[in-house]
Amino acid sequence: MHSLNDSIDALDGKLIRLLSDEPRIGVLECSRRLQVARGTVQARLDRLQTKGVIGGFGPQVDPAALGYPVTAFATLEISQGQGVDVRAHLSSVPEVLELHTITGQGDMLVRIVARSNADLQRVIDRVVGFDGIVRASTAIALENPVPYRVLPLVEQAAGE
Amino acid sequence: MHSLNDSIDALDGKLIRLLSDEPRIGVLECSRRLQVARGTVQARLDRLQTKGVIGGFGPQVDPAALGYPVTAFATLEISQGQGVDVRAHLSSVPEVLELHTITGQGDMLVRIVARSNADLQRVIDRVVGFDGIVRASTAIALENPVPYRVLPLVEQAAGE
DNA sequence: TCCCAGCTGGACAGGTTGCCCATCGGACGG
DNA sequence: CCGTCCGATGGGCAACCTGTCCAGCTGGGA
Repeated sequence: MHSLNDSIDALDGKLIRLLSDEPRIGVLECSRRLQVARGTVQARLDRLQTKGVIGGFGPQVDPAALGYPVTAFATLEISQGQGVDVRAHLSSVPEVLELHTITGQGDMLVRIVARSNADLQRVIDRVVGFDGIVRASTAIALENPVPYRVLPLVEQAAGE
Repeated sequence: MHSLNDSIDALDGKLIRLLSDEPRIGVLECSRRLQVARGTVQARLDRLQTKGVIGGFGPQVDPAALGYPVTAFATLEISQGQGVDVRAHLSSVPEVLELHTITGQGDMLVRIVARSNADLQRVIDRVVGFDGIVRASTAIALENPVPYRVLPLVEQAAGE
């Protein structure tokens, strides 16, 4: 029935949704809500974590509440062969929350946060003040109509 | 000592780091590791959640493990006054994981995932096939040298 | 100096976890 | 058609953790 190539099924989907809605509930409570045996929930959770679908249950920290309410995205143009050094540099900056390499000649996309618009200047200076970064263009995030979410995707994957 | 304007202190920082590293441990185990009383850990956790620093402990789902290994970022140019409709449209697409409005005339930044490069075409068509979206430019994420992280920021905020 | 918030250590009942087992059912291959 | 295999079930067990009290201590601010 199940192989390692299988995607998730409807029960997995409901389980993920349930845990997303109310993370504090335990395995037993899940089994009650989903009308299945406790062992089943435990087995599903183990399998989801083994397969990597669920990475963990770490605390979701809000940078804004930490004092960093400003988010910005910077596109960096990197000179040839400097990729490794630039990555090391960027990963050493706490305000760099995420870094992707993207299509385009030596381009990178960086997500950064700052304490204020004024502070953003300091962060940008620190980010781009490094040999190997040829050019940078920054866009400040004004609003976040769709915060990061995965549930709709989970339900689509579970519904097949 | 503490007011609502206070940022987090060193103990809060250690607590967040500990829970990030080993999310399965409970309050009691935290108190043992941090060498403080259980009540203290409970009080700190309550405060962090009340202040919004910790949003929750939901499962961290990996889209790649769900069958969506391709990530892309699209910049959309929106015609005047169409913002609301475009947001509604984008939030109805499961593959849209995140949406920000950014500086620049009517621009939006969208994070999308797809099952394959070929499938990405389908997703993009669905995303941009909507009145009000004037132009779209897409960048495929090739690598992710720095996955989303907050811990360095937490430690900086806690270290003050 | 007094006051107060925060931390401590302890206690309690109740619920939950991790783990074991025997059984049942459907899916599959022979 | 039958045997095998795997997942789900329901039950039970000891150990543990949670939520919630409490009294006492300490350090900093008024």
